[in-house]
Order: sequence, then structure tokens, then C-alpha cells
Amino acid sequence: MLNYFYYLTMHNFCAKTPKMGKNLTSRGEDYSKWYNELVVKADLAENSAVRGCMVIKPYGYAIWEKMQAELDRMFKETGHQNAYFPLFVPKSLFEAEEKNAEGFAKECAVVTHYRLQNDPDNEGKLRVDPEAKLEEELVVRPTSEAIIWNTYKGWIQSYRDLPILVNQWANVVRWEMRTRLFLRTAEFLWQEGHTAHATKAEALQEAEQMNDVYATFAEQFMAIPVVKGLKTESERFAGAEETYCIEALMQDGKALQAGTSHFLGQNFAKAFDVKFTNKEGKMDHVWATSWGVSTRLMGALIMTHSDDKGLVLPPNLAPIQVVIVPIYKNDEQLDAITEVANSLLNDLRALGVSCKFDSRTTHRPGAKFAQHELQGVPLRIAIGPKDLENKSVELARRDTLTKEIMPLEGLTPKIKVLLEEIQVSLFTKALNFRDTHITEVNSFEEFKDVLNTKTGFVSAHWDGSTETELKIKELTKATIRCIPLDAKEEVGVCVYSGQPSTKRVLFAKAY
RNA sequence: CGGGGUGUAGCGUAGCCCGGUUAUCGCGCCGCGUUUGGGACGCGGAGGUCGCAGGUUCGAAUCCUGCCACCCCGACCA
Repeated sequence: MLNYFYYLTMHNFCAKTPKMGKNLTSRGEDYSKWYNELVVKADLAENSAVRGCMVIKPYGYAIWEKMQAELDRMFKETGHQNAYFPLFVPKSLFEAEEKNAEGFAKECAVVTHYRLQNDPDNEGKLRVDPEAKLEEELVVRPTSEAIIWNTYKGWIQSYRDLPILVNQWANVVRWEMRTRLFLRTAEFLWQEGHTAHATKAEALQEAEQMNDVYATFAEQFMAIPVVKGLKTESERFAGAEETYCIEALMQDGKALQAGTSHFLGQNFAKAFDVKFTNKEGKMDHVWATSWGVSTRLMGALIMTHSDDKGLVLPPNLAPIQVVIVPIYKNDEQLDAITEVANSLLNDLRALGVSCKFDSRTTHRPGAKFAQHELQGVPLRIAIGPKDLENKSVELARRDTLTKEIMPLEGLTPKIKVLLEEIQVSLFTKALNFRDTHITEVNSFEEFKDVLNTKTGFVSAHWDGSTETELKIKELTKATIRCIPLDAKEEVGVCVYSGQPSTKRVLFAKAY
């Protein structure tokens, strides 16, 4: 099942075929052919120094750019502005907020020197110049709270300076012991919002609002249904007082945290001594939030929609929404088809549809079909001699893999509608899968059984203690993904301890 | 950092136990021709520090020692 999807997303899926060798594609052939064409190829570089980093090929990056553009639009709509802060964080700043520093300390890349020199013992090689040791080490940001709050200190004196609503598009580095393609790479791209507020209520509202923005983006743009919720204390961001999150469910039944939004309280303001004079003329510490989503969302995209034939892209995210493939036996036919195709391209572009005429003469139609399926192009139009004769085209849908002959006349408005249909249909399909994989259980036996056989989210009562949460994790590998915001109050008993509980939380095995 | 495994062409591999011609095969790549409505076929061709460094030997991909890297499981991870 889903072999290609496994390969594309996770190396750890390949436990049964450690070398990811034979029989990996749906056609039972060597996957190398596909590997070379991979749309979103992620290289785990051979050089140990950059182990676990990704190379995002142009097609994959185009998808990321689409996501960036939409998120950026949504951020600005909610009053945010972009800014940029340094990659390097002096160690002394980094350690200022203790919990945050402690949480990230084990995965920091650290710059200790600033110069290389010729190695006297090793001709033609370089070595670190021992004379060029930095007085203070620089931490390569694993997240930017420290450097940003140190900067905000100089920006804020009065309530009139608030709120500060800033977002940064950046790369961050987290030296994970074990990396996972897309989901946990050593370096990744993301956006991080960092806001400062005069009141607790306003900061809380901001954190919740941005979580809502993420949910809307995931569902409407990426067609990925998510559960909005709160993290438990043990899963909370280091340094946060409350962490909002959106949790998605992948096709293999494992959960993926797709985005988080943190209410940071006054922790960072206190750590960096950021005070302001409020309306009453009194000094107070600033209230903070931070929120982020990353290239991990591309992993979510792949694992939510893809099938054995490759990516399936929601039209909103597809760099190319419609591709036209000519089928011809000679130049005259190609010329005639080109004429029809160009006219179609013009009409589609006028409607705001992004499209491409694949006129390559180096590949046969079958190869082109396969490649566009691999790349997840939502709609494919094939035009051949028969179509010229009948004034028709063959229209194929990527999501359903169905084909039909359509008259050329009046085609473009139908395509526009069809793209919208596909967008909705992908979401509905994923939503249906997700909803049928949230299982309410009332006993621990049932709990374990659902996790092992049906998989997905398990909705169960929990006594609210970290102790129980950890015990369940130890016994089942499942963690509390979130306490859903819309969880209804009901009287129950904890599925493990039997202690009283007032609402159900979602457990799952997660990435 | 622990346990297990692997390193041979761009990718996937055979050969290794039991040392012996020019290192095997498939995909991909290049050329020519025929093809083109679902990943074409034929013929020809290019491409190799056999992970690295030592050692044993007349001779090492193969045996020995050391090192390096990667993968899987665990630990770790918002």
C-alpha cells in the first residue's frame, strides 16, 4: 500500500526494504526512475556536516512559495508585518529564558570560531584558526524568541508602542539526533510570528487567532482537515504558558502536529526585562505570543493526499493546475494541436488558471502522463488527431484518475469549476477519513486495541496528570495530541487511572 | 549514545563465505533508426579511487586491523 508515498515521505517507512530497493513503485519496478524525477526531492547529504538537511528542488519550492504567499496574505490581513532578525544568537541571550534555553540546549549548533587558515600539517587543507576563537559563542537559532525579545526591549517603553505584530520568514537549525525527511530536518524553513501586547487578554486572543489562521489555511488552502486544541503541559513549547495547536491525521493513521501558536505570558518579557508604562502610569511586563509553521506542512500535504502514483496537489497549491499534452504522428499534426493548445492556454490564463503546454519532443505522451501524475498536476488535457477531428479533448483528473472526452467549446469555464470541485473533494475525502478515525473509547483495553488495529485518534477521558500521560505513552507509544478546543464537558473517568475527568482528549501515535 | 545492518557507475544491485583473465546485471544517460491515444523498441556507446587508510599475499572488491559514513530499532524530539 502506498509504496511511493512511503518512499517520498519517510525513510523510516522502509524498514521492510531497508535499501528502498526493488518493488517499491506501484508498477513493481525499480524506483530509481522515479527518484530521478522526484518533484520534491530531499537529499540527505552525504557529508556528515550537513546530514539531515533538505535540498528542495524547484518544483517543490514552487509549492512552498504558494504556501508562503497565502500565509503572508493572511498574516497581513490580521495586521502583521514582516521583519528579519539575525541567524546568530549570542549564548548569553539564548540562556536568558531558562525553560526555553533548557528545552533547546540539546539540539543547538554553535559557532565558536570565525576564521580558517591553511593547515601546516596537511598540504592543501584548511583548519580552524585557533587564534580566531570567539569571545562568546554564537548559537545558530533553533527559534528566535531570545534575539527578538532582546531587540523588542529597545522598541517598547509605553503602551502606545504596543502591540508589536511581527512575523519573520527564516530558516532555523535544530540538531536532532534523528532526522526525518520533511518532518524533522536539521535545517528547515518556516515563519515565526512574535508579538508583544499590553494585556494578557489581548495576547491570549492573538495566540488563539493565529491558531485559527493556521486552521483555515490548512483546511481551505491545503485541503487538510485539522483539530484545533491545546497542548498538555508536557507537550507544551519550552517557555510557553499555553500552546495552541492544529493536529492533522495522515493516511497511515499517525497524527502530525501541523502548526503551533504559543501564549508566552510574561516569561520572555521578564527574562529580557521588557517593561512598559501602561495607561495608569504604572510599569508592567509585556505579554507575548509566538507562532509558527514550517516546511513540515509539505510533509503533511504529501501524507494527506498522495497515492501510489505520486503527489496529489489541491488546485490552490499546484504550481501548474492544468497541463496540456499533445499526441501527434507528424509535424503538421503538432502544428494544428499547438494552435488549439495556445488558444486554450490564453483562455485559461484569462480566467486565472495556471497552465502549461508540454510540447517537449523528447518524451512520448505516456511518459508525460506519468510525470505529471507524479507531480500531482490536478488536471490534464490530451489533444490528438481524433480530438482535432471531433473538436474535443481528453480531460483527466489527478485526484480520481478518471478521464472523459469533452467538447472543446465551452471548455475553459468548466475547467475553472472543476478545479474548485477538486479542491473541495480532496478536503472532503480527507475529512471523511479523519472523522472515521476518531474513536471514542472507555476502557484501556479498547484504547490499546484501537491504537494497534484501527489506528488514528483515540478520544478518551484523562485525569489531567502528567504522570498518567507519561505512563500511557510508555505503555502504548501514544501521546496526547491535544485537548480539543471544542471538547464538550461530560462526566467520565480516566481511561487509565479511573480518576474523574470532565472532558475527552485526543490520543494518537504521532510523528 | 546503545543494539543491529550496509557501503561496488547517477540509482538499484551480483560477486565476498572459499583471493586468480578486462568487476555482473537492470534502470537511467549519449548516438543512429523506427516509433508516438498510458512510462516504446532495435542496434551501437560512454560511465568505476569496489567508503577511506594500512596490512597479509606473486596477486585483494574478496582475508586481517583501524577509521569514516549511511540505514533501521531504541534513547531524544514543541
